[in-house]
Amino acid sequence: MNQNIERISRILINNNIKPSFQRIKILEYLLENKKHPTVDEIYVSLHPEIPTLSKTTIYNTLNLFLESGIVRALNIESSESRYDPITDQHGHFKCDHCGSVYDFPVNFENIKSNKFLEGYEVKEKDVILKGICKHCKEN
Amino acid sequence: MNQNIERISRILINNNIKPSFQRIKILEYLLENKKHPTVDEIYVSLHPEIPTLSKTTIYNTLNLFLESGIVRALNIESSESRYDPITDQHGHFKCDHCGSVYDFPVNFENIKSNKFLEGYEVKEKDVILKGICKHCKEN
DNA sequence: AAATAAAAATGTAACAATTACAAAAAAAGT
DNA sequence: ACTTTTTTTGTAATTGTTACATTTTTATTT
Ligand SMILES: [Mn+2]
Ligand SMILES: [Mn+2]
Ligand SMILES: [Zn+2]
Ligand SMILES: [Zn+2]
Repeated sequence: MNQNIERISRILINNNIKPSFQRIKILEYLLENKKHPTVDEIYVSLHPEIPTLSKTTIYNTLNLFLESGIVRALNIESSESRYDPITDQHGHFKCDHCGSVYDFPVNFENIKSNKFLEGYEVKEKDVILKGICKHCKEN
Repeated sequence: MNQNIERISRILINNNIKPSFQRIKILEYLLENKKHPTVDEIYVSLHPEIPTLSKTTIYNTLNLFLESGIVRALNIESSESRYDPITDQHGHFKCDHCGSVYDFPVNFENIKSNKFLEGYEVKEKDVILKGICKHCKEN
């Protein structure tokens, strides 16, 4: 566990972010449960352990993480953002039934090598699918 | 112009939506300027011509259109939804500089035929790119 | 170690997109 | 013409997010 905190601290330091207790805990939460949580989900999960934690701190911290590129924001639903510590290219499947957000690999070359996109500078890519997940279909 | 209203009325009637003045105008706006507007952009554009128009009506109408599937909602930014009367599969490119949202064709077969998605029922698909558009790059 | 300065966390208020709800207006049916 | 139903409207409530001032923590200097 202490090893884990060491590892997470190093990620922050490498990105010029001072490894405060809250920042470590928030990044740890993202990395341990790769569930693409919302701010509220992070808050509800960490609050029992850190009763003084403020939602503003979560917002501040995530925005800080976004700027240095150690997390990605996902706009799957219009209502609220989700956060993903895996920044390598991949797609997302959101289950309408259980609410889970699954990762899946995507070959972006097919998408980028498109006549219509010649001359366009692509910085961000997102593939979002919605439907019913395998697990929910089996019940 | 009258022809146009006839055509739009028929779309609504075919989807069991009574073609009121407001509904016709909102759908007409979506179909004429294929700019993936936000609710506010629709409101600002139509308000001069229809001073009594209420934003609530625009929300009600778009939700009605969504239910019958004659428009699609896009969650490109987290802050607000955009609306698209073209429901055939295609991708979207949002320019960070000028704010335009461009359509481009996407081959979804590559994405769907994915081992990781076997057993998953896909109902909605979205491909969203962000960056700088050709037009802005040339300036 | 005490004092000072800088950075981070917190709580509250402000904001903005969206929905809920009730009243007014318009349309349809009798 | 009267009644009922549908649609539109305005206002208030809700909710995710940001702004801002204050408090707390951490780092630096004396
Ligand atoms: Mn992911
Ligand atoms: Mn489109
Ligand atoms: Zn599911
Ligand atoms: Zn542009």
